[in-house]
Amino acid sequence: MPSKTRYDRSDIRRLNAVNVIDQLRRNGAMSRATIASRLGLTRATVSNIVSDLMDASLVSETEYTEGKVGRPGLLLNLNPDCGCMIAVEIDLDRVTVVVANVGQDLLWKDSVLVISGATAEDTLKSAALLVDRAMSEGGDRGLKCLGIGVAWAGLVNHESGELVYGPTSGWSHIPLKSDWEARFGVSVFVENQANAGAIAAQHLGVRRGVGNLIYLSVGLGMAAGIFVDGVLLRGSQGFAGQVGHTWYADNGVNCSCGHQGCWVTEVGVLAVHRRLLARGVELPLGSESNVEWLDDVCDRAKAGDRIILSVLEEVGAQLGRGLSRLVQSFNPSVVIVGGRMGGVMRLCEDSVLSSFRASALPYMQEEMELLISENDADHQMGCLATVFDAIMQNPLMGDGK
Amino acid sequence: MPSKTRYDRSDIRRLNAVNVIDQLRRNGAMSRATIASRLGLTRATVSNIVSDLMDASLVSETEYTEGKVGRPGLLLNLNPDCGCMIAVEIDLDRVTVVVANVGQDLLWKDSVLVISGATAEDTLKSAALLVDRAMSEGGDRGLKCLGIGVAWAGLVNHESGELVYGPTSGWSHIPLKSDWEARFGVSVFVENQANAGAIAAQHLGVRRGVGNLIYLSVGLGMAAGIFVDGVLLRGSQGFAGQVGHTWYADNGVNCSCGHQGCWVTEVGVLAVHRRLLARGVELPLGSESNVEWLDDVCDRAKAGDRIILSVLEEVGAQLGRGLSRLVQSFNPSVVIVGGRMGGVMRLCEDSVLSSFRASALPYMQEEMELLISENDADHQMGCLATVFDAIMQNPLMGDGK
DNA sequence: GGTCAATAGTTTAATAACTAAACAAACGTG
DNA sequence: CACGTTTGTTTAGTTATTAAACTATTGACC
Repeated sequence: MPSKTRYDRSDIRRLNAVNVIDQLRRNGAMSRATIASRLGLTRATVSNIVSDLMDASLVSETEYTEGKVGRPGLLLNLNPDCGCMIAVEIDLDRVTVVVANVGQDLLWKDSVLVISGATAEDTLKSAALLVDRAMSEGGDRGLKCLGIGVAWAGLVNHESGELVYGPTSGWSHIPLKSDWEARFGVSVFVENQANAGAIAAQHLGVRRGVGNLIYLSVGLGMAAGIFVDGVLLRGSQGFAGQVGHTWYADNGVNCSCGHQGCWVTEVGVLAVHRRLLARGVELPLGSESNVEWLDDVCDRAKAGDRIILSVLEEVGAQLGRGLSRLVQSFNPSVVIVGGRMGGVMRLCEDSVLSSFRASALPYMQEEMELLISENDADHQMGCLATVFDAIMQNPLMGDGK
Repeated sequence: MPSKTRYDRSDIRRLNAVNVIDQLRRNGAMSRATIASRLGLTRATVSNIVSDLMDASLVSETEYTEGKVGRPGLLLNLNPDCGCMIAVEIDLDRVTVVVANVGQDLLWKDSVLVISGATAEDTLKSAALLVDRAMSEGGDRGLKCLGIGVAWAGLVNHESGELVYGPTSGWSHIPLKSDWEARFGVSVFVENQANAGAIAAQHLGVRRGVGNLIYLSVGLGMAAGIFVDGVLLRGSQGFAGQVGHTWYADNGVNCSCGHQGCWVTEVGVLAVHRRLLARGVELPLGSESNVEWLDDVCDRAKAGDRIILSVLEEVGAQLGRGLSRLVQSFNPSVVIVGGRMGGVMRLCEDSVLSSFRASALPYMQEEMELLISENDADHQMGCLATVFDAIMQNPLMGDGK
């Protein structure tokens, strides 16, 4: 098995430190002894590592005696206030910025709408203004900014931190990471929107820690974030998971990517829009370029609008059938459907599920769960987790490379 | 990033030993100094590790002075004759067994045809007889058998070593690993057929060492073996890559898996068979259950048979379009089409390529290669590599767990 | 109240595997 | 023939681990 990395003593120390932090993040407060037994290390080793982590003020401790036999112990905790992190979600119709401390407590949040057809320059300019305010919000609380995480819709090169191409927005080659690192003076981590959702689900969601997980982000655009054995799948250029613009339907409608009958044109927000119009449902003017109307449609469906519900069921069936292809390729144990369409897809969950069940091989379904997430903040939480990960990859070395 | 493993001193030693062996396998003979600089270790460390590997007789050395300045060096080599390995490919219509030494030199090979509809029991019985002969062939050469690798078509559980379900053969829950380990007294590694092909391509093929690679095995059945960042993708149950039985065509024909319009029914051997019949091409009686006729068809196409060529082009176009879905999901740098259909697909390579080019996002294609392999022995070589890998995972500990 | 078991953290000595640096050997070059 | 180059070995020093002993505190039980 090709393991390209070089291993030496300091690597072991670093990996063990990362493992300790990971334990604390997953399980909350723990004693040194518990961590030691979980990781198969001696108590002495954990003590050693922890003392370094406390020097770096990443970890704090409190004494406890309650509910325990024997000597009072010292519970360890990640120090939530050793800094703050900023998440920026650049969606196709709005930009959202969030500030949180290392303990993932939300400190501030704001967003601006982006008008349809806005240039990348204009969009990034208003995003940067929001980030400016976010930085000072963090500073006001005495928290140093440790990094900025960006979730972006499209083909993102995580290494170089640029948007290579947005199949829906049409933008190409926007070098965000280098620009913003120069401007804000902190590390910037750019991630695909769906990847960010997957990271949130894997690190913080109800099924956290699951190694093989697919997060399908469905909105105006559509992509999947995929975890394989606990590692995010990127592929050779970092574009893995672009399942929205894969061929799906014969004689399909034209898609913004230039092809016809893409999966996203059959199950994305625009597919709902198109089918509603075809059924004679009235929608606001200019609604084909935003998703504001979706909330209204959602409410009407909840109120029992038969036409809307049947449209949703049609779309849900297409979603379920397409999901079976993903599942048979990746054999995950959890699939989560999220993004703007998460809320409406909840209304036709049965249709998604039954269509999926009918299309996939039975053995593949036995140990698999299909969930639909209504949580709007998935992508932003994923960005925070990205920054956190990057910092914690080198906990003893400073700012995470 | 969750790294579940526990790391300690002996892990470093083991990982470094694995890296040394990996270097030797990839690059052939090397000096200690070269290995050291490639791996970023000191010459002293490499010497230390190598001396252990030589004690275990896994590595041998020879002096060399030619073409070099300075002191004569000692070239290191994997010792090809420290044992032998057996590969067994259980295809839908025949069983092939191969014996090779650790240096991957072919020592012996034989195969038996399996009649259509044979039970798993009968098939395995004749396979076991071949393995018996293979064991004695290795023994005659003074080589201890280090392990048996099996490539099997269907949903294979690599851990337990059983065939959970064969969508094409219809077999289910066949516990091969435990049976054969008891019978033959050596480790048995069971792998999906496509995975074996992918392992062969990644370890031994023309693009060896490529981290993100897809090997699509097309024959009577169809599946993909997928490497992600140098690691074989298995998924939560080990069934990843079952792309053959994913929904592909509206109003498609019935498939052995119970669904309709699977990808394999449009591009597999049976798809060619069906389309040839529809065009009035004569085929031998009973040919729908074997692939013997394919060689003849291939020859006639090479001779310029227009009807056959146009059928192949139709099938190739379906192959190319489906491949674009795979590529956008995984973003690999190399895609290899292999298996029994490899040979015929070579004859319509242009059609596969142009259909693929037209369906995939341009940015995904830029740094990607699409190759078609005619090599019939891919799967068997992959089995050998599996055994080799397993042995070399614990080079200093004996027989690889 | 005394003893004991359980739990948690620290200290100590031993050990494994690394690095840095010096050393030794052999060869080609000018 | 001196010198630089390359390769492998030896030596001393460093680091992070383990094993085992030690300290400390509490609840349970007699």
